Amino acid sequence: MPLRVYNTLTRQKEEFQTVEPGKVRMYVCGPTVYKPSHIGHMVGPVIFDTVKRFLTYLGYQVTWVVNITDVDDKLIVRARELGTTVKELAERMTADYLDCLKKLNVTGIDYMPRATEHIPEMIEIMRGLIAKGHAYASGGDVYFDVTSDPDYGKLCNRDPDQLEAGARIEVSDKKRNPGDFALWKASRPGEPSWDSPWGPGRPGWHIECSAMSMKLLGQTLDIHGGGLDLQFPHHENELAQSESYTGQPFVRYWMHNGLLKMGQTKMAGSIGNVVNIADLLEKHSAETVRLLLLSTHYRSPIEYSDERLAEVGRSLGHFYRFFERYQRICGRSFYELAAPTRHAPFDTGSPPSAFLNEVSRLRSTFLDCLSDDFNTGGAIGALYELLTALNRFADARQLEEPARREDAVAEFERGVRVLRELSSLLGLFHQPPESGGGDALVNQLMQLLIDLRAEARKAKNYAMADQIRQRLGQLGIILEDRPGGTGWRRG
RNA sequence: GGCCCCUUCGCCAAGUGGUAAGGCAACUGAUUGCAAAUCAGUCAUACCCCGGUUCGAAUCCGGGAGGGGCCUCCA
Repeated sequence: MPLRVYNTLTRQKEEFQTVEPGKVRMYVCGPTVYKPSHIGHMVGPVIFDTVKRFLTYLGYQVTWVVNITDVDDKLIVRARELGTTVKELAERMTADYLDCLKKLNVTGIDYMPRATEHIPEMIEIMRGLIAKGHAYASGGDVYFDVTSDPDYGKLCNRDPDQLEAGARIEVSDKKRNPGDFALWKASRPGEPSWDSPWGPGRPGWHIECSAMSMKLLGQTLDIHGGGLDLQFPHHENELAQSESYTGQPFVRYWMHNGLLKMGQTKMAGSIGNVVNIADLLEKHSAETVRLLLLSTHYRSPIEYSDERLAEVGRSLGHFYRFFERYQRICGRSFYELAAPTRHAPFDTGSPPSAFLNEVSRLRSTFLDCLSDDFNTGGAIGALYELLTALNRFADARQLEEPARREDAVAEFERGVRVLRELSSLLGLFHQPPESGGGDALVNQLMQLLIDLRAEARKAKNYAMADQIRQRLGQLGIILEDRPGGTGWRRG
């Protein structure tokens, strides 16, 4: 099934065609680093990380850029509040952001350019825009003239004349039109500033993305992503200034992810209803968060709640228990299995077994879902079905019994490798969950209790055996009696 | 006021013209000394409402109701 991507510009799914065959240039708007990251900041990175994984799997060479906005009004205000410099604050919050990305297994970002390191490139673009009559200097500022671009508003269906009617636009007598936006802002005393042909100042919000994407990826991007809330004005303005400057199409596919909601309204720093990643990860694993973000289609909003996270955590438990089962059956850790990095047809063997046919079918379903505008929710459904099929096979062929057949184990192994392959595309299960077992002493003590209980059961002293299990239960430990002996886990 | 989008089982959620995936919860059975885990089965005659198009619609069109996003910084 060919890959299809929903394009905000055309409001429909389109077959994916890159500018240069085999290569994908992807740019996603990153954070303004003035506060610790909240979960909303992770929606885009997790989604586009998955997009990159899948594109790479399909054979594309993907270059992914996420910018860091390290100069801005909010940074200036916040640094002043904290009695520190913009630079120091930006560095600290960038480190926090990177840490969050790492925890959520977002590994695919190739470049993270800083706005402050690309001032000359921005100045170059502004010069060009002024020369072409698309921008003008005014009182130390530089503005983009929206009336100079007949296409202005095409991304969001905005008419510049109607913008005039909106009373919320900042009125400034430096602007020619109310919809004009600042490319460059003259700096006030005490603010970070850079020299420019128009005097000391700092960049406006939108120009950095044009400058950095152009520098690192060229004039036409294959994918430009970001939150739905960035469509206007940010992406509209980026689009206008970039195309006015280069005369080339700026982006082939605009992809916008839905926003995370707290109750009925979106989570946002400006509203103040944010949940920091650091706080969140004390209650729920990073993998739970990642799965939550991927379980809904990326264009839909996701409602954040503790209950929802707990629910996702419970469903993850099925996978974790299966991985332990796999370890028991095959004597190998699931996490150490190598996942194929490129797509290849699945060989069901000959004659194909019913089991491997089922595995193959589910693999196709999974891949078809991702090919249809990165439908991770549908793909995850197939992943659960695959899990059930694997457990069913292990049950039916009694793979945990000593008398099992080795050819059945080999067949099972092939099915498990598909689970490894597919879950890797979602960035799941790259390492064992944090709170699996215990330290060496705990393991020894648990073995002692399990042995004592086994003796009690052997002597048919079920009252004692059940008491041991029940009291462990009160400590949050669940015992599982299996064919090969008793195992335990934290509930 | 303008521009987008959404509404599917108790909850989450996939599905974009061919007769409703999956997860959580619940219930029943197999298994177990009893549990846990796993498996099996049950769980939406039905997709916000009303019209229309069609042999056929959750899926397309029109209208209505409810909810959300953007038009100001926001991932």
